[in-house]
Amino acid sequence: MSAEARGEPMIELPATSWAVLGILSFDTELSGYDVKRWADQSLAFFYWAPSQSQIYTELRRLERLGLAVSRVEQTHPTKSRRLYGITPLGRESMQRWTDEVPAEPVVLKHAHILRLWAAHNGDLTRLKAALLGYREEALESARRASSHARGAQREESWLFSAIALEWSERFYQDEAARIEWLVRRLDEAL
Amino acid sequence: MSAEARGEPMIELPATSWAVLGILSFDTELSGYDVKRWADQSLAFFYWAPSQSQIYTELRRLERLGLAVSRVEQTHPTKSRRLYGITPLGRESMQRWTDEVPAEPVVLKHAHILRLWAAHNGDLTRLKAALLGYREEALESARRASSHARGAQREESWLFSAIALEWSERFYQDEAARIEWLVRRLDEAL
DNA sequence: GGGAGCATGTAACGGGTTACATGATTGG
DNA sequence: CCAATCATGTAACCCGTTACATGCTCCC
Repeated sequence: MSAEARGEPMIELPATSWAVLGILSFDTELSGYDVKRWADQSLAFFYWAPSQSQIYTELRRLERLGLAVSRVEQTHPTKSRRLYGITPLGRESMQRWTDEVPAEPVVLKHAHILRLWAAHNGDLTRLKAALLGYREEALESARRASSHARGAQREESWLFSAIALEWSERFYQDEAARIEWLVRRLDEAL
Repeated sequence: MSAEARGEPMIELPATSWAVLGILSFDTELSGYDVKRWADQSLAFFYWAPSQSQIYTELRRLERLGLAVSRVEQTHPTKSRRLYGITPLGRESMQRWTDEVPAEPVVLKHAHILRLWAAHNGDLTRLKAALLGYREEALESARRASSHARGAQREESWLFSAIALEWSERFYQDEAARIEWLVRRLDEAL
């Protein structure tokens, strides 16, 4: 009988904690520093670019709740690092979270569209230049997502991670295409 | 000579304050309650769904800084409301913000893709059902954005607001299309 | 009479950031 | 030797949310 069926209460945590635990669920033991790097190369494309200090805070919380354990590895006579791994409870909770907890609302904060929306207060030429700059950034993100997706494809256990990155590649390509549409739309409106 | 050319320092505020001031920059005097409604029908699609309490806080701050002024309107013998309007300083600052302050990074927190990314911990059938539900929500958002865009097109001064809403319509349509792609991709991967 | 909408506000909380601080190792 | 990278942590801050509180008017 599953924990859900047994009616056990769900551990309540913000989605970002689950995101960090999710990184640990890919089986390898990781230091806080490692987690930050993984997050920047996957999570950041579709969810979150966590700050370094936040990661260490989350890891300590996960350990306090028994969802992760840590041990200290002596990398050098004078230097060590703390490695975190997921526990069985952590794995079970992670599964329950993905299955049972309805997805939080999608958050989009698009500072460029915000400026467009208020464009009657400003200079259209500058706005268009900024939009085209953003288009380049988006294309660059698409390329980076694509390259990380190819990397993830090599490991079987990273299948869904790879698909999420493929989704991200498409997201940023679509984002660039919408900017192109937008610039044309602005030209035709004036 | 412009304030920028005069080298005057830019008033520093979080983007959300400018968003609220932006609502006031469409010329009409608005109550906090009104601002909330406008925000839900435009800002919310591409930037922010502010909480009611936050709006009142922002309005008081904008007035304290001289970017907005308020007056009390007696709507009934026993009832009144406070109407806020933008000041010349507010208008000038708004323009400087749109022109001079580089756009903040775009924030995307996609809880559905987060769950997909960690899907090796859970039940694919449930995930797909949730994705299809989200697809419906996205299409509904697209329809709402479209309808608000048509509304905005009627007023000449809302041109950019209307274009931002057209962008939003496309964003949510693309979002739905990406979900369709994603579900096919998941089927083919298994 | 009662519920929906109008209208405003306070208090507690917490999530997450920036800035600061420290120090070791590695490679050019 | 110096810069980049590895590695971890604390403290201050604030943005924004939720929850709570209040009371009116309009309409069925």
